[in-house]
Amino acid sequence: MTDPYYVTTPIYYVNDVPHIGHAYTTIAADVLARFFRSAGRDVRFLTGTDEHGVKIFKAAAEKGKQPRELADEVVEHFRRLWKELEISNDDFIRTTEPRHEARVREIVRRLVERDEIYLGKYEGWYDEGQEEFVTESTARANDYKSAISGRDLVRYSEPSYHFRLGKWAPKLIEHIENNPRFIQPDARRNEVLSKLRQGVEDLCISRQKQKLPWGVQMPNDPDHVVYVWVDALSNYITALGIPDIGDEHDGEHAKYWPADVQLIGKDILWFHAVYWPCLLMALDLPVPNCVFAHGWWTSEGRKMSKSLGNFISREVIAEICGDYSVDVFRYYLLRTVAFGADGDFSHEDLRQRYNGDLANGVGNLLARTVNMIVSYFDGKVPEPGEPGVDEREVAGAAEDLTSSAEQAIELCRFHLLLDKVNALADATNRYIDSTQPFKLAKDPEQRERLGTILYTCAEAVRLVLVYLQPVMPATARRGLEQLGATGPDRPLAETGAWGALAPGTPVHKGESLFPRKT
RNA sequence: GGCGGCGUAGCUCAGUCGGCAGAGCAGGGGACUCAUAAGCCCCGGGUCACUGGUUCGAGUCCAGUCGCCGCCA
Repeated sequence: MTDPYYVTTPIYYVNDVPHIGHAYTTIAADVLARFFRSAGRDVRFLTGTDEHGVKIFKAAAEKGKQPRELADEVVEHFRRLWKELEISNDDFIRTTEPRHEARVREIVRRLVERDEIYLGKYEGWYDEGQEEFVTESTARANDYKSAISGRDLVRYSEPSYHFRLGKWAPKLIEHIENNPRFIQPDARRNEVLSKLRQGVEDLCISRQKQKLPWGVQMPNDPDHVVYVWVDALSNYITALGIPDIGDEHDGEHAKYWPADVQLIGKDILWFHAVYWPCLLMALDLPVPNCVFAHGWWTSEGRKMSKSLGNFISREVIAEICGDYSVDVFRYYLLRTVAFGADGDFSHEDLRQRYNGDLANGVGNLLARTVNMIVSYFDGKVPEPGEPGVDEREVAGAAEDLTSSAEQAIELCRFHLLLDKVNALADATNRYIDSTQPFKLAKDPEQRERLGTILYTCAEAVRLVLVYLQPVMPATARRGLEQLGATGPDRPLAETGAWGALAPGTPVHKGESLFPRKT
């Protein structure tokens, strides 16, 4: 009935503990999910964890644990962080879950059946000390020696299954050319296209079980285990109950596929922009509408590193959220840098952003508006008269926001939306200074005019808060409560339009939304 | 080495079809007071990296140079 909307984050590898990069992707996805929910779309938002692989197996062994045990522990760090950051995911998939593993086997089975997979030979570099495969580019970068032990890498060859990636490449190129939105931003799209045009080889999708003991066994060959690509990438559909395998999840959420947008970091673009769509084409499934690769964060001007002490871990995020709030952290990440570009996180920049945009801008506007309505209209939103020229600038800023918000979000232009939100708050602050309601209040003859002005202010702040809501859910709600504008959930088509605030609505002063930081 | 992108005010960046260089922040000054000493108003000659070209006119188009970055080899 309603229009489905499906957004995904990558599944995060449990070898790593969560940091700002994970938080960034997931917050962005959450904002998309919240926005489109409020717009009345039927939203599904998926995140999860990638739990197979040699690294996990070894890390667990070192700690004397079973891989699954280790994963169970690490996954909690992610779950807890998502909870702390107000992430509203509808599902959380782990690659070690039966619903996923069984579907991975089915996917492989289908690929074999369609002759999309054949037994070939894997050749590559292997680090014997680390018991890890090393890609050609990494090997070259390290002069064909182990990055850890310095020992020579060994040339390794073993039978393995290959996916006919090359066969699908021309079709993919065509698709990318015809669908500019498929890979975003454009610079990334160009990179993928030019690399594709240089030609691609088939993709090795299995490893021998003895080398990769922790993974999904190939259904057609007990000596082989599914390598990361098919295992991890397929989570986006297995979580929806695709394909059918005869369990209770079959087709459960199949209506959400294809995904509207799949958010990823730029480091995993190639896999998502090439391997994944080709696998889908081979399975005769539609490819996602958009794969959006965002940038990376540096911290205090330098690459994040634990030794430099600028690493933004889950603990540091918790500190920042404690100093400000979760919502402010979310706001900062999305406001400071255009989604897709790299950004730098700095405490000083955060403080300035906070004071400038939020405390002095939105927060102060709400405070002065509510205060005047309380003082001059007994705390009830006044009836507006006919708007005049003074109202034009505010109305224009509001129109600009309401008319472009959905498209900005659709294209993941979070900073643009926030920019327009701030522009409306700024226009309204200027409006108060130019119309001087606090002076008109002294003149009983100006009662109607005063009402128009304060209604205009209240309505403008309300819109500011409504459009801030997907990014700052809890804070926006507190602000809306002060305006008496909470009520039962109504679609954005109503709440997001000028005039939804009913005259007579009681307002009340509350705590500062954003107390100024010194 | 190949392909692509970028280089604009102290900082971060906008500049669509070529038509008198912009915003935010920071900094300086001012008038006010509803408000979180917040808000508002005023103050920006910056070789638009460099060189050459096309054009009546180039930040914008073309060629080259330098620097930075990305992808690939």
